[in-house]
Amino acid sequence: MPVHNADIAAIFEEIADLLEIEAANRFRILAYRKAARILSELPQDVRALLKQGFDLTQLPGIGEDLASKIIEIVSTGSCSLLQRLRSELPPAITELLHVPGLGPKRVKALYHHLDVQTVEQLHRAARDGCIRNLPGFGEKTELNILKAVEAHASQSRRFKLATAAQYAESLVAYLQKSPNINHVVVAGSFRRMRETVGDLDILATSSAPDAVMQHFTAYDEIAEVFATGSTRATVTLKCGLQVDLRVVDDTSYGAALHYFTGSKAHNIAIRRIAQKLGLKVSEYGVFRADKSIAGETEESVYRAVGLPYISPELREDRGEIEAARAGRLPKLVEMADLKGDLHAHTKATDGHDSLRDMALAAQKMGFEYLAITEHSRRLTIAHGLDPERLLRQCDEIDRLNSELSGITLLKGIEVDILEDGSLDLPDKVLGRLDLVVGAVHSKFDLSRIKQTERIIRAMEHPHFTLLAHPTGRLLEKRAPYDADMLGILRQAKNRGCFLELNAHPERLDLLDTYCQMAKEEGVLISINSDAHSCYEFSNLRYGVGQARRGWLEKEDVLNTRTLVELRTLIKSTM
DNA sequence: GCCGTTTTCGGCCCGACTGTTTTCAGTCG
Repeated sequence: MPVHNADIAAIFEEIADLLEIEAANRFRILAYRKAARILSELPQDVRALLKQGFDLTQLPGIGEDLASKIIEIVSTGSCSLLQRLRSELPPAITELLHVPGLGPKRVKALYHHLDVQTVEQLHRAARDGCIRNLPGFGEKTELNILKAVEAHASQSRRFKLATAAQYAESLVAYLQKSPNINHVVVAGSFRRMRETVGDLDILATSSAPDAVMQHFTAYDEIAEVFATGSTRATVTLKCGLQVDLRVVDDTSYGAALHYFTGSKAHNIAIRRIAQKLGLKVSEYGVFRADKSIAGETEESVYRAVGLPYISPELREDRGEIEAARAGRLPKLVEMADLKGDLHAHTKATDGHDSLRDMALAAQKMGFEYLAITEHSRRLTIAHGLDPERLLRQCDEIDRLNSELSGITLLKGIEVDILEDGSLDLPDKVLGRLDLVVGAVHSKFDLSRIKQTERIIRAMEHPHFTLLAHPTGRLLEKRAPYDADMLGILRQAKNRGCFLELNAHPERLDLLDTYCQMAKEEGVLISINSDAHSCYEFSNLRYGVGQARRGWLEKEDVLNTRTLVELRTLIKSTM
């Protein structure tokens, strides 16, 4: 069985869960969790690294012991520590830890006193009133467990960033109506532009926090209020999204924003640095003894611990603190840097708008150019273009370009990469185009080797320019296909072609960690909308967010180039 | 279990809310 990074991470998470129930040293548990996070975020495949003789203890949070466990898992598919823990505790018990409100202590008590091992048994015990009499439990706790179990299935999902944005914008608009609120901002993973968010973390400043809480909990989209205090409240919206509101004084705004933006790992790293400097960082400020020395702005918090400002998208404890310390922080790409878009469709295939409307909408975005890249004939469901229709569209674009001023349409195609790596249209037709965007739309389940060979072969084609949505994943719907991204990037480098970061909220593909890898390999990334209508160019902001999470700067992005520069870069691939 | 411009041993981030307690444990972010 091939072992992926995610499999190793899952084993370490399960070990951590079981160790928690066993009440093991909490730092030992943290070590397993940190290792799980590092592995799941690692863009390179651990198996491949081991084959190259890479020393795993070079990775942060991985020491001798965990390195040997990783080797054990890669070679045997399992881990003897996990086997032992599983033999001591019932297998499904870690599932109980994921019920909100249940932690290791309560899970352990439920198991020992009531022999509760599964969520179903927990549900029954709560319904039958067996839990209220356990030491440390009571009627309210029992009721909360019952509610949590019943809501568990429907609430555990994450929301796509763009979906969460809709709920966030309405809620922020509502909060801003309160005369007691000074600032209000969405923090958390939303502010870090993560592709999906589990909840919304909203920060407000006010000198009358109780009034703010009252206003907040009266929001008519709220399904249930879980907790309200004078500074913090937790609710669920009717759509199932959890919202945490935190209210602090204006003087703590920066510190609270930093704290509430996270990530948790980044915050911990910052607090450790502060600790070494004899300081204490909390959501209220930076303190020396009891004296506040910073906190009104995020910049002041970073300054107090001797660091420059770090953008939210970088705050994942993936090397940003070291980079900040060394003065090597990237100057991240911004929406305003984009000069065009290299992936869009019209109503000629599965889009909604005409060539002219798309061109005008792109111009409104401030773009110099827009590439029209319809699907090719193989994608019949999208009315893909055959050579004849494509050539007709080329003529139409030529005509339109002679009429338009300030925006240039580029002639392109999103051509299917067939199973054997050949392209879905004849060379002669592809040669007529300004650029050829290649994409995989079928046979997602090829082996890693075959899938990689297929894409690498497609890139060998003399007209190939850009690989669209390079992993094929659809958020919460379809896993990425298995392919060797490093191999693909090196081929792109050799051939002088490019990879896309598809900004569609369901794709956000290339992933952030692969963007970083592309940057290291010197491959330019094109942030494209894949727009099927005039309105979808605004999705580019999510693509830019993802690019920023991937440390990309203006120079690392293909479509920050002017049309003249772009033509030169593209031509060199043909 | 990891890690070292305080350390190869002894540390390891900080605070809010709830419910069951009579001063705090458990959980969460």
